[in-house]
Amino acid sequence: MEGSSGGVGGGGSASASAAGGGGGGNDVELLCKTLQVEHKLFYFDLKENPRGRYLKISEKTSATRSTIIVPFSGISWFLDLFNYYVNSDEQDIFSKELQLDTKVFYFDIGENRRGRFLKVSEASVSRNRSTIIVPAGSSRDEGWAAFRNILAEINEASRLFILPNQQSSEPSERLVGLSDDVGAGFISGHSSQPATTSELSIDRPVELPAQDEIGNMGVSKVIRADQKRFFFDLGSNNRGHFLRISEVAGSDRSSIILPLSGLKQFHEIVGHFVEITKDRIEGMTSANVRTVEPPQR
DNA sequence: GCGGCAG
Repeated sequence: MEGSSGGVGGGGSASASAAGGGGGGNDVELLCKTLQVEHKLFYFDLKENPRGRYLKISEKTSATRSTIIVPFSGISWFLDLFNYYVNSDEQDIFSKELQLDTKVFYFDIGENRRGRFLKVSEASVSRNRSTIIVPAGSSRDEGWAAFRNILAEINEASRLFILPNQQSSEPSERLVGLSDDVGAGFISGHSSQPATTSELSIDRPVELPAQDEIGNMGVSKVIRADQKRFFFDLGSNNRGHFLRISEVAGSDRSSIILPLSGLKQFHEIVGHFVEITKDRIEGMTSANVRTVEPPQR
């Protein structure tokens, strides 16, 4: 039972709260999504307060509501783990533990006559354990896949909310954990020093009002792998927004231009190949994710 | 129109 929780309200009415804005605390809603799986309704709220950003995931049933709070830095880990459960075969699926700061999230598979489900529990020192349960879905893992897709959307969109002056105030949200995974440098770029040759006219002013800021924020990333470097730069022109991925080796340079409309699929496909090659990527999940071995018998 | 969790 969850008693009446003061302070932050339920935030149940997703559509009405956007216009009203009268509910709950001061936390700013950056992004809201809902997902229905069977008769359950999942609310995804990316929120921000002075202490940072977080993703609130609520499961609402007719009689039950439970919520987990995922730190901003954990969104990509959740995405990775859901990809794992979606893509793994039933027989070699394991429980996982994800440690983020002082919280531990437990991922466990269960099954009953209603079907298979994934239980995600959040345990922290100060609060009672809270759990959401995601049905696998009637057809092949559709519930988990839909959940994964929402996480992918939020993961992509959340990067666009990172503003240069807010980046320094939230050290926990930087991709420190990922630098160990790739085994190569993962460097945040800055708009003042774009680290790439600014040959392309990406700073061309666009007439769209708010979306214009996205393209000009100078969000840049660099990956070093072997002798190559890969630059990731958001840009925009009169055709729209895009991600430019440039490969630089020696004096050779080539780029691909990926419209943002294809970014999510791109991410999923890359995630697929990360999954099937993860045994060969040393230490990929060693930083935060542990596999819980089943008891021997 | 379910039902799992944890206690």
